[in-house]
Amino acid sequence: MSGARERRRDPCLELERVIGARARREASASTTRSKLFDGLLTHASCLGYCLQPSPHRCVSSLWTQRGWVRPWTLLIKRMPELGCTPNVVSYNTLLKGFCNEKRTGEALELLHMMADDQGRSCPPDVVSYNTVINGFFTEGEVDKAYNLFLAMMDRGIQPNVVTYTTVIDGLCKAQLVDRAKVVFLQMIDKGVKPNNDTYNCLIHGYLSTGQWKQVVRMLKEMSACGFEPDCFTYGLLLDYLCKKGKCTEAKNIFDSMTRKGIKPNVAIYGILLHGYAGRKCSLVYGLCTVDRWEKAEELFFEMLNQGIRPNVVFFNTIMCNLCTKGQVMKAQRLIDLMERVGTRPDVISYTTLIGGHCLVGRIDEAAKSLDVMLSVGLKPNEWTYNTLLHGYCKARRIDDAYSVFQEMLRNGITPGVVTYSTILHGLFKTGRFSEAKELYLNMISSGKQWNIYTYNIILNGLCKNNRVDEAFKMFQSLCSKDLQLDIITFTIMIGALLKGGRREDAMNLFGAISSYGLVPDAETYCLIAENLIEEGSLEEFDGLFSAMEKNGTAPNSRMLNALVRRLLHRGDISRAGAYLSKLNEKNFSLEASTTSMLISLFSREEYQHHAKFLPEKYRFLNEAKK
DNA sequence: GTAGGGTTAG
Repeated sequence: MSGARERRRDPCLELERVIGARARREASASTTRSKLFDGLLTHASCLGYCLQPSPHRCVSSLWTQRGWVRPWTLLIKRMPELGCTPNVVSYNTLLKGFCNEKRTGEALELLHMMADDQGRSCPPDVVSYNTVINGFFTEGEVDKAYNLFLAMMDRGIQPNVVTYTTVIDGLCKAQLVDRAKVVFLQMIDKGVKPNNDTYNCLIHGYLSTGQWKQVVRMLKEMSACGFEPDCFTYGLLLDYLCKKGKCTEAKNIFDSMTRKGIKPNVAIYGILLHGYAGRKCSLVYGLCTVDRWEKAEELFFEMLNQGIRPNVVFFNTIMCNLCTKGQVMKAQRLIDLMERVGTRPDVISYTTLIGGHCLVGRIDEAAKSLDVMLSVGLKPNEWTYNTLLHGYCKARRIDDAYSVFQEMLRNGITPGVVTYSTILHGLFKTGRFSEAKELYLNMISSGKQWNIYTYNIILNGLCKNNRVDEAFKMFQSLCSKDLQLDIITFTIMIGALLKGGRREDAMNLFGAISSYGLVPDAETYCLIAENLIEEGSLEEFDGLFSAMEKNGTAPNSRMLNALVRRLLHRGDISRAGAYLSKLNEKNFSLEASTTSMLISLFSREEYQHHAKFLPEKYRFLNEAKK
């Protein structure tokens, strides 16, 4: 074999050639020396850095084709031949690369290899563990992450503030805030001082589980320990309040922030503007307004006056506002505007646009946007495909959804929990039960951690296909798992039990909700209320309804309409009138089916004299009879 | 490790 050919085949040299080319490109494209260029100067981290964005693409394409099963093992082995001995930084960079690529299994293997320390003398350090722990949390593998945290201490490596903050953040994001608090206490116990970020993570956890009182406690504790809320903290609080529609409180927080001299940054402006995708409220300079485009513009110019440049996230926030309101054409124009002002739309901009098209049912337009995205050189990610896939599932075009799935695989994107859950839901919804069952059995036996969405989809799918017993068994097994059930889980089960005539079981379950730390919502109450009406327990129904309102759960329009229909169906016109009044008070409108029921009812002679029970506003329905 | 933007359930 000739020397030249041999050299071309040498993966290390080839890799070096690729790195060199990239480094030169980067260096000339940027006035500051890029990280990559720095990497080239320090040979040891050079290989590692290049691998970081994509060990899979970079190494696998070069190496796995040649039938080498463990390219990274070889890379590490051959680094000395390139004149650099891998150190803990090389390993850590590789670990980070694997985690970025969602290849946490391999990251763990590598970590174990380091830990085994077969004469290479490179034991993992605290950064190695932090990296992989974070990788597992990001993947939703809470148990694996936590076990690694324990394993680390077993090996005598002391967790630092980053470790603790990572674990606290991971647990909070998995809604396991109580466990996070325990870790927080352990941390203090061990003498590791928390920092602002630690507090922010915990506050985020309490906010996302709606525990406002705990948030207030944390804030007090924080300042008692000499930490003051920073821009991040205020961002969290404002975001929470805006999402809850609590504009007055948000305004107070915003004011106290500026009073303290903390200058709002572009993120704060984004939060204020976004205010729950414009659905609930947006706060503009302490003014609580309905989400109006003009107000958004005002905010935009004000921000510019402050010398704050909008970034792509900010624009995407506006995109999201437009898309959720169905103004997809405006969103499309915003993409053009972004290009003109020099803020390049990113994957999220296009994903949002695709979602907007799907929302208004223009699924083919959505698919076209994906093509445009590809043509401008953006690489769709899992979210992008999931969005399109969901669009197809919603349109009951499962086979098209499958082809999106195939395209995903072809483009090297690993489908995750959301992808599988979406397809599963689509299969159940279109009545392809046996396919759905095959899929979820495979999913469960794969050993991956699925989330509450997945299980709710399975439970609901089973129930809707007359397998309530099977669903109930699964539900019971979930109760003993370390998976936080939510109110939707209970509502699915209660609904199925009621429908199957198992009233007592349903009521027991309803009573058990609070012992799981959950609160029934309008949907849950609606199921129980409808059942009470059906059973003729009308006083009990009234009692339940007022108990609901006392508990702070406001009835929604769908619920009130359903209840009115139920009452009309039962012939309790006076009660129906009373609940129609509530509907009226709240400015909800009658659903078409409610209206037609009222009309057909009053068109019957024997109900004429009942018209007096109708609220004034609806009397005309009585006149609508022929 | 670090707030704001895009995906899944009744």
